[in-house]
Amino acid sequence: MGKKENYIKPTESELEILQVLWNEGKATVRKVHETLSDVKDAGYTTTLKLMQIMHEKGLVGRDDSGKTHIYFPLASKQKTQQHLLGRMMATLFDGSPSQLMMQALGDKKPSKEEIEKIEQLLNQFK
Amino acid sequence: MGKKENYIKPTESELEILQVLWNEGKATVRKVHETLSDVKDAGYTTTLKLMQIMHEKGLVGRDDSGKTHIYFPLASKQKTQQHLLGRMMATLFDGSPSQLMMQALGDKKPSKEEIEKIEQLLNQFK
DNA sequence: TGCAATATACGATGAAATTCGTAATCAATT
DNA sequence: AATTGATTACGAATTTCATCGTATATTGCA
Repeated sequence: MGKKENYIKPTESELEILQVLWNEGKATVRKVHETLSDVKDAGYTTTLKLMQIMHEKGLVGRDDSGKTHIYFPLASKQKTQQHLLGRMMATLFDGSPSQLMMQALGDKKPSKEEIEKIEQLLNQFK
Repeated sequence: MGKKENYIKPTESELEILQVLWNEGKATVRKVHETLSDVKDAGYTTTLKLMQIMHEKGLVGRDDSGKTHIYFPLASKQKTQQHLLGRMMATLFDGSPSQLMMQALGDKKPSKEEIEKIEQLLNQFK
């Protein structure tokens, strides 16, 4: 049996859109577009097209009973994080969480809360 | 003054090649290609072309004094890790190292050594 | 009803990434 | 020197992504 690989990897732009949907829960194209327009400079129909493609791919669902379609994420934030980070850890960090952590913390000092949370996390593994 | 952005983001395929070069230090196209062929299925000239492009971009250097060119990484592993992980942490993990760590450790239990290394790392921040 | 505003659908374009076929070059050995 | 084998160079085809213009449809309201 070969590995089943039915995970659909979102592109950069698709990730930006998923961000918004994860935050909002659900949103119209216009809402997504306006939220994104703070940080990105693309036409309305560009965002529309992307979301339509994401719908075809199964990354998002939509309620198109009304005139204005309402989109919501199908790809879960957790699963997406896991896949992308997992892949990066494998290819770029030799599969080693500590190497990953080293770079994640990097030069910037993490907050006291962050440190505590990570320690709690570590304690679960003992 | 705007930010200087002279970082060149390697593509997926380019990262695979950089992996090999980081491991080997330096290597011929054939060596890279054969190492990669375990995990990837592309023709020799494909790898060659990619490495030539990487050379143009400045991602790798090469010694072409002999007939067979010898390539070596110019992009440092550390810097590359930092850039790519930093971007991912910002866009996908709300900039939070602990969220990142949560997924990195995920369901699979890290080894005792890994845990200790991370703890040491944390201690440096206190 | 018909006009204005707002949506979606569709197709086309352009750029970047990936792939590979073929030609040209070089080296070693007969 | 001529053949063989391995290499690089070059160009082109293909795919994927991102972008947007235009057409079409729907809604609300004058």
